[in-house]
Amino acid sequence: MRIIFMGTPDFSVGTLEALIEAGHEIVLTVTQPDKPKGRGKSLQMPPVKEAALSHGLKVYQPRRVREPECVEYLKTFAPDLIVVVAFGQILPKELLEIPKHCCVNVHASLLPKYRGAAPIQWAVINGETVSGVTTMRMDDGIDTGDMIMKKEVPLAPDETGGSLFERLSAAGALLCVETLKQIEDGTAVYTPQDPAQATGTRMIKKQMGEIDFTKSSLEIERLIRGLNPWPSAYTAWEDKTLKIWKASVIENQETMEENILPGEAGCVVFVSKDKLYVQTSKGLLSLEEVQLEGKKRMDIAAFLRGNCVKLGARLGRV
RNA sequence: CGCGGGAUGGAGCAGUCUGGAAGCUCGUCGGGCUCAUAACCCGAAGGUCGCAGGUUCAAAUCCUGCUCCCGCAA
Repeated sequence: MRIIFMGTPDFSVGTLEALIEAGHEIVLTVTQPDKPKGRGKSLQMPPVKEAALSHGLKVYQPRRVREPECVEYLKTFAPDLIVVVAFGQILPKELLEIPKHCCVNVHASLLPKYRGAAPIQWAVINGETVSGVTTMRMDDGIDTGDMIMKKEVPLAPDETGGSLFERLSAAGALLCVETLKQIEDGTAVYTPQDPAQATGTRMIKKQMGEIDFTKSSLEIERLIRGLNPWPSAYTAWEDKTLKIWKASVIENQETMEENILPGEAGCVVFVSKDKLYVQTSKGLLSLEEVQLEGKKRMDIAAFLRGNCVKLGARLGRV
């Protein structure tokens, strides 16, 4: 089929390549404009653009797809289908009506749960045991279209935002190819979403990574996993940012040594040469992999060798 | 030219301002102690101090250029 592909981050690349593999004709790739990124603010192309160029595909980077001239431009390609995967802009109704069949979206959750911007991280943060990907026929709401296919993906106990991202990306690519097959031979079934079950997600902001030790160890540990590798959970130590890459919940306080001093939330209550426990509102949190501002990430034993952390020291901004 | 931190035996750090013997906490190896140990004691190996120039009697340290890593910001 003649397909216009719209997507931006790594998550979309797998689907793009799967479509090419499946023999579809990608007549145009639409992605967000290059943006200044990284140190030095050099202009960097989105992953989808890189992939598209390496496959010799035509790339289009409108500042806003809402603009009429953009819609007109897309029309000239007369696509059978538009496939949208994590594109990052809301498509206007006129654009949704361009393709012969419809616009298909691959969403990284089991709709109607986790509609919106950051379903992957939120699934981890909320401690879901199962998530997945859903393909749907887009309508003018945000992730409200009729569902076509779903694929469940169980979450591992140590699942991180990054690991789930990869697995859902791969699952989404396969599902998308199958979905197109169904659309092509007319066997696709369109199931409306049950609005009563719908939940949305807030966008992830960097500031959300600041650890609040007055929450429970369990919640904090999930936050750390959900925000790994981006934007990462962090706290402060001696006025410097300390990212926490990995931590675990210590539940059985009775099994611990007697030299654990109960402290306020955020206080270091136990330090040995390879362990560091922090008090939370419920239970303790064992920091296992950290990164101090300007330093590489390292396991807690390495961190403790070079930094003298005292019992009772307080983490977080005061 | 967006702002900033960093590169020192295998790991993490100090030392750099105020040039003048390579240090700390660990790890590794050998030995000892112990019923025993990831504990303790004794000893040993292991470093072109990121790279290249320069200043100096003398540079990890001062000057110049470069490479790599990272935090912020977007």
